[in-house]
Amino acid sequence: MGDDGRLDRRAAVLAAALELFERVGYGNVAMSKIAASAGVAAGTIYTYFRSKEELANALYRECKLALAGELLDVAPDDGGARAEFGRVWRSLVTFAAAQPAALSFLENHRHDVYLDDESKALSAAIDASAADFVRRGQRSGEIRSGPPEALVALVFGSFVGLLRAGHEGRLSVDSALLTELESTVWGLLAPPGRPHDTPAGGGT
Amino acid sequence: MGDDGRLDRRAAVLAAALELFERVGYGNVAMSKIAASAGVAAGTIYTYFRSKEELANALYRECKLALAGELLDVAPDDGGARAEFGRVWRSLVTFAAAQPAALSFLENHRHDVYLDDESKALSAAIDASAADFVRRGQRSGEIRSGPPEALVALVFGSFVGLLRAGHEGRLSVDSALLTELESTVWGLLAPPGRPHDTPAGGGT
DNA sequence: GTAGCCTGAATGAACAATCATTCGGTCCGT
DNA sequence: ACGGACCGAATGATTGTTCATTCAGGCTAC
Repeated sequence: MGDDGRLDRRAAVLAAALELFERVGYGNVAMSKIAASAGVAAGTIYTYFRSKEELANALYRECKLALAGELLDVAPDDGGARAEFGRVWRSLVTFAAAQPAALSFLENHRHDVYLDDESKALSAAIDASAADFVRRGQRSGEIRSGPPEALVALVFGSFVGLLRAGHEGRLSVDSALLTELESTVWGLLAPPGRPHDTPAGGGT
Repeated sequence: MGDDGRLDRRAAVLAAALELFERVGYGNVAMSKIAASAGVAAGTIYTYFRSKEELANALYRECKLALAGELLDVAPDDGGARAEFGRVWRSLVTFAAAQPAALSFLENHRHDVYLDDESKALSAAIDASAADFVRRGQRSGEIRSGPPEALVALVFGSFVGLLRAGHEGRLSVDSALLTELESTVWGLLAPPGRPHDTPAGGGT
């Protein structure tokens, strides 16, 4: 039986590392456990990654890029900030359903210990584009005033808060609930003092 | 002076553990580092804590109780949900300014690895009382409908998101900014479709 | 076709460093 | 002079990483 699978050993290691890092955190995971979970020998990991630190950085960037890729699928500018926010939120919900471990790894852990400059730069670039979305909306009057980074933190923070509540069993979180809450969270961005309603774009 | 020096060695260990756990995480902190940072010998820690795990649990509960104590200072029911939310939010801001490490330790790390049943029960009790606040507001029509735990997660998540943004240097977060954003976050709880304004209590 | 070589991925025992924890001994308040 | 707080070197387990070795399969020479 011809076994396909040339260099997806690297992918197996990354997948095992994601599962373990997400569950118990970088510092509590031994390389030998990652190797065992990936079905390879301990030394094999070092064929693909120079060190545990580099493995963690590769994983971090892979997850960040996957999330960023999902978000960049939204058409840049179309029907205004309200509609664009709707698409962004839907992307988040989709990603949370498709790759929950990646999101939880990114948002439920502190990465300072191992993050290198390249990873930090990637993270900063993504944050900057999120802040830019808010700035555009502010210029057109569709988004309230205030530090764009603060508004981004509010919105993304509430999304992560929902996921964490689901993760810790405090709340049953599914795509339906998240979709329902979209307009509630939009209230964080909408200019105050006037009612805001459903997004422009209809259903699929 | 009287009997100081007795059990504030325990406090010194807890303080050192908080600082280190918060900065790099449980798994990346050696007991010897905690001891050195607290100014005691390695073995001394075991006079006060049976193990590293128990030390972490004691610290976790201390932080949770400090936060809960701050929040319980708000008078239970006075001028309605809007005013009570204002006091809760102010408590959060106060606590974040007074004990930033405690809040960061609680909210920026995954504690599953070491949390025991008592710690989990304490956490659940605090969450339940937060959900109850929302339920009361829903009954009186001052808070929008929806799963109370979800609304709590949205509000607390956005608060934590702000702190994290400040912590990671994406944003300069001070008490003034947090206070400014109070009414924005209240928008997550206020019933939709009508404008909501400033809290009852005046002041500066 | 096939024997023989060659490359480099894969292995897992071995290694030094570090870990959490222990314990015999010192010190001090009473 | 007694008991417990305190120390810090000792202990054995575990850590991240290395390296001599194995082995599969593609290449060349004939």
